[in-house]
Amino acid sequence: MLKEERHNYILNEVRIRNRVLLTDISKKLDVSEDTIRRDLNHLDEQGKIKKVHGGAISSSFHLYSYREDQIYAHESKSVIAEKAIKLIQDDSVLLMSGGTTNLEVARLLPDDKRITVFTPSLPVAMQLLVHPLIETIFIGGRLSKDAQIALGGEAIRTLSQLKADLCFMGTGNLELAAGLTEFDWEVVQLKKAMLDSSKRMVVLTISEKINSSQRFNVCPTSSIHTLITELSPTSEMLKSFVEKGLEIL
Amino acid sequence: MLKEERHNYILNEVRIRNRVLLTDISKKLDVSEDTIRRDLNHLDEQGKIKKVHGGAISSSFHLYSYREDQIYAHESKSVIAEKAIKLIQDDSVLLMSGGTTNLEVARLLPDDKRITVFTPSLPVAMQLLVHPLIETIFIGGRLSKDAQIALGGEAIRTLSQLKADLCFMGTGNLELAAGLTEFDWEVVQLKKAMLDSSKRMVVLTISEKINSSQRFNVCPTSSIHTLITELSPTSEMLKSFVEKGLEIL
DNA sequence: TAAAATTCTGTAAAATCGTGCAAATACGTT
DNA sequence: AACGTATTTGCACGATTTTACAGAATTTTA
Repeated sequence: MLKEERHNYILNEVRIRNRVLLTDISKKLDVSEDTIRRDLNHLDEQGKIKKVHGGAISSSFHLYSYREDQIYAHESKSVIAEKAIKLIQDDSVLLMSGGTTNLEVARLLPDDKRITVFTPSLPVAMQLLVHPLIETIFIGGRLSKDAQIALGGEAIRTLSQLKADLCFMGTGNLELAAGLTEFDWEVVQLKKAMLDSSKRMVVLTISEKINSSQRFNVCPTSSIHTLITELSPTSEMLKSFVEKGLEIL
Repeated sequence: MLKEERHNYILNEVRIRNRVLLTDISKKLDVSEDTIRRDLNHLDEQGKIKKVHGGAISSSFHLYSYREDQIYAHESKSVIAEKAIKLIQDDSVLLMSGGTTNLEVARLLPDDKRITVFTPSLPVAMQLLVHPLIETIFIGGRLSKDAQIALGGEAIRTLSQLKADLCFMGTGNLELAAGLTEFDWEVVQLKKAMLDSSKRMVVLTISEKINSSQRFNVCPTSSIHTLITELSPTSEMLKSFVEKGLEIL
């Protein structure tokens, strides 16, 4: 394994998780801890990461900050991402929202898939650029500091010109009766536009976010074609959604 | 086996796998490691790949990456960024291109400045989000893997609706007679549009990039209002630009 | 404060690199 | 065909880089 590969791997991990443990990387990449330590120090000198005792953390931004309870969630998101990726056909047009689950999708996309992806999410776009065959189009607009996505009229106008084959919608709030909801009014507008701009709406969410709702409504449950969670489709929790006619993966 | 065949094979491997090992190619193509080494060095000089110890990786990975010769350059870029930031007035609208110098500007911007910034650069936008009072608007479009900026008609259309107070244009190529030039045709189009969308054009470049030119022309030297380098305005090297009527900082 | 984990420093082995050189090959000219 | 020139390739050898290991020093944790 090349040194630069390790560096890329580490930077990627830091970008996604906002932290890495030295021992974890050492085990994962099967090289000595000394080597990883040298790597981390090297990347720190370049200002790419911040070396701390026992590992490293992101040096710049803190949206996807680390919390104990999110470590477990990350595993689930990988499972969801794997399922989602299977839906993508070659030469199709994909629309991806923001959020950590979609970021995981972007990270895990195979390098030999040739697709076009539209996204208003800065981290997702950044991640997509890594893949050689993927054409990435950023949906511009005023950037939200919190979500690191483009919002507002400009973004919605761009979306109105588009009809994607597939839309991967990451969300924190899905409930049977209320449907898809959001806290932020502007995000609601954007997500509505995304819904209108795609033939098939796929919602990606971890099970713990199901059955919670926010104050503004994006769309009813019936507007969603497919729901992907880390659970098995036969899970008790998802029963009511199956009855509503949703495809569960 | 022809040299060109090897080169094509290597480029393809890098494109698909994002990396190659020198020993692997040597064995696979049944030529000596020295020959492959020469091939890799050659392709690196052309900027097609990035040669590293033990093999090579995709060059697009490493736009904003560390190189021996860029360590010194980074100091200069900080100096340039500091000078540029002094030009920014509160409540003004700024347009920033991509490149490492602008990234440095974005990094060093004071947190108490309240401005609006338009940019087509992913890394610059990412960095701007860190500052609480800065409103960032991303100029969307098809993303270039190399430069990590939005290009194409969509980006240019957005720019046409805009008139910024100030434009910070990072460049690698400035020459007295040829003016501002670029290697990539699409980048030229974008930079032309940026020029048209701003009242004052400020070019940021380190002195070592002055007096080099590429094949396509963005604008003549006379279209540039201000030039910022790490050198003193009285420097011998900049004399001819002063005579052309440029403000030097 | 003591134990555990992590870091730092030096070292040695292995892998990789750069350079000079000579043989082989291709190319153009007479 | 014969010749001179340029390019390409493989090999040798010293220099450099990378890596793992060991032991002392430091930081963290309980």
